[in-house]
Amino acid sequence: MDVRTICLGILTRGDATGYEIKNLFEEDGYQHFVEASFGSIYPALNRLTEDGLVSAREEAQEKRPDRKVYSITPAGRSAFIASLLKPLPEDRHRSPFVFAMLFSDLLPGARVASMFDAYSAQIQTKLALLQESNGKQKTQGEEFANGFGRAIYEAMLNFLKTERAKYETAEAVAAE
Amino acid sequence: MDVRTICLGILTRGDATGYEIKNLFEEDGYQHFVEASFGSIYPALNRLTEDGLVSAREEAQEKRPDRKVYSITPAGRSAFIASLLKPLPEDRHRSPFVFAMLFSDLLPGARVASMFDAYSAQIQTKLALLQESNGKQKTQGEEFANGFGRAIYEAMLNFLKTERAKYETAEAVAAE
DNA sequence: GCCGATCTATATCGGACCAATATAGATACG
DNA sequence: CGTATCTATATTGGTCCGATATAGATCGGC
Repeated sequence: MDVRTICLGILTRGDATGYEIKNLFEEDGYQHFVEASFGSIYPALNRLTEDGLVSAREEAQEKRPDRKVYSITPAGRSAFIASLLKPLPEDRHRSPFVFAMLFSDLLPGARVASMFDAYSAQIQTKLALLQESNGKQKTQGEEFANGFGRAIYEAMLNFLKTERAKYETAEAVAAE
Repeated sequence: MDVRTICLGILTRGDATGYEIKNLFEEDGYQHFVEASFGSIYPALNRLTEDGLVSAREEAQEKRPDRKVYSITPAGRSAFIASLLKPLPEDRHRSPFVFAMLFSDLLPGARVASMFDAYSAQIQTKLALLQESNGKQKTQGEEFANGFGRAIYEAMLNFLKTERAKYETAEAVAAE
């Protein structure tokens, strides 16, 4: 899913600025499976405007930077739906942590333990975010995404918990 | 995890060509959490060679294209371990499918159903691959990665199964 | 009351990475 | 006998991210 398509999708739910689009990923997290950076959102919105798939109106604000509020056009809506009818790219789940674990035999036990605990805490945090926002979903799709995310994070945590005993504790190592 | 680090890691397990490194991702799947393309592997190996972190020897082959076999140097091994001691980047799980599901209300029911089933089949295939290779792992790290992957895919499939009934079946739609 | 941090808001640039393509002989399959 | 797949390296166009620049406003703490 390229950033242009992602922007179109968000704009089907209402007008927004580039800044607001980015924040949707961080606040709502858009359920953790979609992301884009400023460095790709702003150029994407420019190209969408050129192509007539969105329209922009500038709002000069007092005491705040000017805003460019984008709206999706009928052509944009069609293009968006058309892109969802094409075969979808596969998921890509990149995990530097799993990569590092593949080489745990080369690392000090203390490092493995701390890496493990940090990762578990991170997943726990992400799960908590989804649980917190659970129930606030507006569409069936958002409910699905929230539930899917929770199912995955819970499974990850469960597995991590059962594996944890195989590695020395960070405290035990510190005590040596 | 940048591609250079990934290449270094693979080379700690033995010498390999760029071609072989790429195939590790596809055959072993490197447990589905690590990937890189030719377009980034070859330049990465060149830069690693320049930096003295790997060495290359060319093997002219009869009846086959020449091979450049790379070996990690002591400096490369140190650099690799050092990079695993630094804080790890977070996982990134991008799912065009979940993104599409967020907009299921804009799509024909038949499309949602077929998309859903195609995705389930895809995850099922990936799970089967991990189950097939389960037991063939050489290191503790590989066993961890395999188990982690299976736990995640199983949770995904379970969730998909419980949600499936909410969407019309592809067959029912086709029959209309 | 003031200082630093965070927020609103857009934008660009370098670098990293991917997908597609080019090349080319070998082997395998039907 | 032709086509597809395999071994093997490499480049290119384009996409995307992370860092950085800019700049006034607001907010919290001391």
